[in-house]
Amino acid sequence: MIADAVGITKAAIYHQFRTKDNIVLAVTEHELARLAPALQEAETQGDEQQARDELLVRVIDMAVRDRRLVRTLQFDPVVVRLLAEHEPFQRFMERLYRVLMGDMGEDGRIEGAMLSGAISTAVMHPLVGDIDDDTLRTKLTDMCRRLLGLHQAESG
Amino acid sequence: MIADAVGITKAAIYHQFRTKDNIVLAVTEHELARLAPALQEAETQGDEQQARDELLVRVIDMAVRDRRLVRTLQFDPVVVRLLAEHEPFQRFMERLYRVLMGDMGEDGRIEGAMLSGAISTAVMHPLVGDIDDDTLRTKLTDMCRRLLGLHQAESG
Amino acid sequence: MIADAVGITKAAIYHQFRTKDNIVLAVTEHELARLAPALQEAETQGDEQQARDELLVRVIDMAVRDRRLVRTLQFDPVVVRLLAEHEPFQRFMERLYRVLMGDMGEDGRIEGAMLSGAISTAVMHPLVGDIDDDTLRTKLTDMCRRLLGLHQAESG
Amino acid sequence: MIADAVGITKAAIYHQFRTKDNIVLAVTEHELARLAPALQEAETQGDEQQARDELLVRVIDMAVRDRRLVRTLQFDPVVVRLLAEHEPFQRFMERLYRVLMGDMGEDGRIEGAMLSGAISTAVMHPLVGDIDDDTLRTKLTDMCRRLLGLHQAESG
DNA sequence: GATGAATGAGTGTTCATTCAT
DNA sequence: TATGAATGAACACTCATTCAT
Repeated sequence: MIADAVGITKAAIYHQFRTKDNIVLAVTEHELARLAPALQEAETQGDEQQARDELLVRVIDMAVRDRRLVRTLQFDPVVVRLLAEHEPFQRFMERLYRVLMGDMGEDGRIEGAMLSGAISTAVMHPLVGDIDDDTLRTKLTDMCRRLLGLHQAESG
Repeated sequence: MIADAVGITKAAIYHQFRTKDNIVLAVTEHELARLAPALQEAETQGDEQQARDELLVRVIDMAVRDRRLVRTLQFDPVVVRLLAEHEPFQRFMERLYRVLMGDMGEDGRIEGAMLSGAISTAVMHPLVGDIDDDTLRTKLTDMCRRLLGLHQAESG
Repeated sequence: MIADAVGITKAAIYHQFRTKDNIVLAVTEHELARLAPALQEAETQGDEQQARDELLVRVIDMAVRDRRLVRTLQFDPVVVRLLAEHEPFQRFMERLYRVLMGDMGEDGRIEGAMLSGAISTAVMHPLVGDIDDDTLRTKLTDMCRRLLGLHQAESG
Repeated sequence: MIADAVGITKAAIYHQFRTKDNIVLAVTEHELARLAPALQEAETQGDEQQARDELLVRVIDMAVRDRRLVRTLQFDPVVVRLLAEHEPFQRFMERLYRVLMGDMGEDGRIEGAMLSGAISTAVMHPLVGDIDDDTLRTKLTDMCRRLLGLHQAESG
């Protein structure tokens, strides 16, 4: 499917990536890299509230922009299993959750799962397909702030 | 896999259900039927707050109890696509969302998607696998109430 | 290739055998079963010389009759590796060698390898392809007897 | 695999050898060339017994030293088929067999095949992998002499 | 003389589905 | 009602080979 979609042969893909897993990991890493600076800043900053909110905005922005990618990353069972076993990815997600959730102890895992589930399901839901990006982004940000107790922050 | 799990031949299943899609739809309908009474009551009742909360509790209860089913229904891409194209299922979900969200207009779809995504992702998340049902149920209910603005309700 | 040769679909083969390995093992077991009675008799018998010789004759007979099978079993690298890791097969071959070699200690392994190599290479060699079965059988038996020091035996 | 082992690109190899077959033939010819002088000497010499034995020793020596090469040449089905169709190789092998077997007529082909099969199978057999070169060489030489009726010869 | 990118044809395997019995 | 056998289409992956640079 990937080969057909890209319009080249399967073998050509296997010339670039040794495994299908490698393709998935490469794409994932490439995407997460875009989130890394904001995460690092949020981790090192004192004024937590605002850094968390900025990170949240960026996460939502990415999810809305690349709806299809999010769908695959969060919903393709093969991909999900692969990422679940890929340590670097897991470490990154834990860092992300810890900042977003404000270090809530072990229950943070539940909240983290809910948050990412809420966002990714929303952007890929068929009923949401025709909603424009701005509306979706605004709505999502509002809801997530509510979920995280980030009421006071103002978005740009 | 289905045939093996049930202890019957594949061909026997195809005798009952003409398609794999039919199996999925049958199971889904059977599950949703358990939610139907609570939904109907909530729709016809005046005291909305409490009815919404009761429905929410019931939804979460079902999701926690049948984690595996939820995973399949929400995460198998084939199943997801199938249900997205099955009108009766979509109508039911819209009714459900409308009640839970309190008739929020077209944005209700976003919130509905977020809510169901949050719940289903949480119950199936690998990091959440070892949390016991009661803790999970409580936590989920709290979070969802926050999301829905149902702060004052008390669960039975 | 197998499917094409048999004239059915690949999937039909996979309905009968869960793995390609299973096909190989099934064929191998079926062939070796034909050797089992002679081997058992030779193991339990007192007059070793004659029993060994009878077993040898039978082995050669099988190799000559099923030249193509022998080629695959001894020369297809995948098959060779598979059988090398299949304990029952290894046990059977060790029993076979022990009887044929007359329990020669650890050097028996070398002689065993040489014997089976000599037989299987001879029957499948391109230069030997057009030699008729009887001539080949006689010649092979003579040579193997020489190799094993079974000079006195007379073949039927 | 070849390219990796040599530390060069596949394309570079295809620049030197137009086909994989050409590589195989080149390697084979290069190896057999090492046997050519001894063969020629044996062919032209009067004292056949000793020349035959010396040739045998040389063949065994080569087989033991380059076990891996022998394995490939005799056991890779593609290579086997290729060599079987390559006239120069066949002519060389026939010359070799004729000397070793002492010009036994057309049956010499059978013995030749047996001999080469015995040697090559022995050196590459998994059970023989851990036997040291000297022991293996001695044992093999003994057995082959027996097979060829070269009892009286002494090796250098 | 060497390289990276690409390809066609295959291989082992799974899956949803059909059909004769 | 149920079964065993079969199938087409896909998928992850390999291999010998080609070609523009």
